Amino acid sequence: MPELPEVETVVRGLRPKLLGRVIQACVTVSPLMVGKAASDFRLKLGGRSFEQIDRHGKWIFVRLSGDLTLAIHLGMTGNLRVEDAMHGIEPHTHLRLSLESGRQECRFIDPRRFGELVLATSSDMPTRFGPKQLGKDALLITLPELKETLARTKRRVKSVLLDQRALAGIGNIYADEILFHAGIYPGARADRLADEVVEKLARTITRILKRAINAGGSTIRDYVDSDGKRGSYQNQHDVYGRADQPCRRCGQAVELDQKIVTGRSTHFCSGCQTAGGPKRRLNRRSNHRPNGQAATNPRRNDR
DNA sequence: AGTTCGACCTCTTTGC
DNA sequence: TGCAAAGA
DNA sequence: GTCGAAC
Repeated sequence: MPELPEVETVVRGLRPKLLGRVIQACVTVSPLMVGKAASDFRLKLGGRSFEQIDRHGKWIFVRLSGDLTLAIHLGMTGNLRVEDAMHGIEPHTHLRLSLESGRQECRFIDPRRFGELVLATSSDMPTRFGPKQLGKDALLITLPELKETLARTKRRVKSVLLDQRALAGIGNIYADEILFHAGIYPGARADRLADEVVEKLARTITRILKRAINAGGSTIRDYVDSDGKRGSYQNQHDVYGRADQPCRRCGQAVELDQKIVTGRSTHFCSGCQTAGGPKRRLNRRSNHRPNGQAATNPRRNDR
């Protein structure tokens, strides 16, 4: 599940491998993946050079010479690599771009095919990736902008964090981790968060995402960067994937809930996270059970 | 306006 | 062990 | 992970 930190890690790995180099040809492109645009890929990619590689939210924008951008979304299982052309081709390789010498190629692999490959000219960009479709990048959004976005919706704060049109880059893992560190109950109404709580949230978004980038992202299952390396931020997760384990801050069992935001599993600590935001520096681990038996949590009702 | 649910895919894990 | 269903 | 239809 590549989210902003994983995508940023991929982009940083790709830059030194691709910038300045030339695409010899588009060797393979799967119509399963791009439909009728397959002919565009075959015809338009060859001969162009890599000028710039950017990221906005979970999207990667590969800027090529001659006003063409290859936009890539990794979906759930998408994966980009630059490897030796002799290297065996894995199943589900949907795009192969041979690089100048022909010794290496850039490959896009995506078993579930939830990813996206899009070719766009600068005039296509605003309609496909404009502010209407993609919110500010989560690492660049300002406090006033975040306040504004949260204030004008009655939605649950977690669903706003997940909304790529509100703010781009956060997915299920980082939404849960961020809300834990900000001390906010995921089901809290966005427009009811006090100013100081929103300020704390803004700082937390930045802090957690940066920490995760420094760790090379989180590898829960499949994710690997462009060098095939796994991330390590999963070792620093406090709630995601820690259901029933004691909260590292208060000792109470981390909860897993499917109702707060439907379709997404939500991990949180009801001892540390409230609809009103952080309580204060808590009585540390007061409820902690060192022997592992989970503290019972009084199931809280949303309000 | 906001939430729920199923769909889109394939591989892996789970459960009887 | 094996296969279907659930999960990611 | 993301979309759109239905409630």
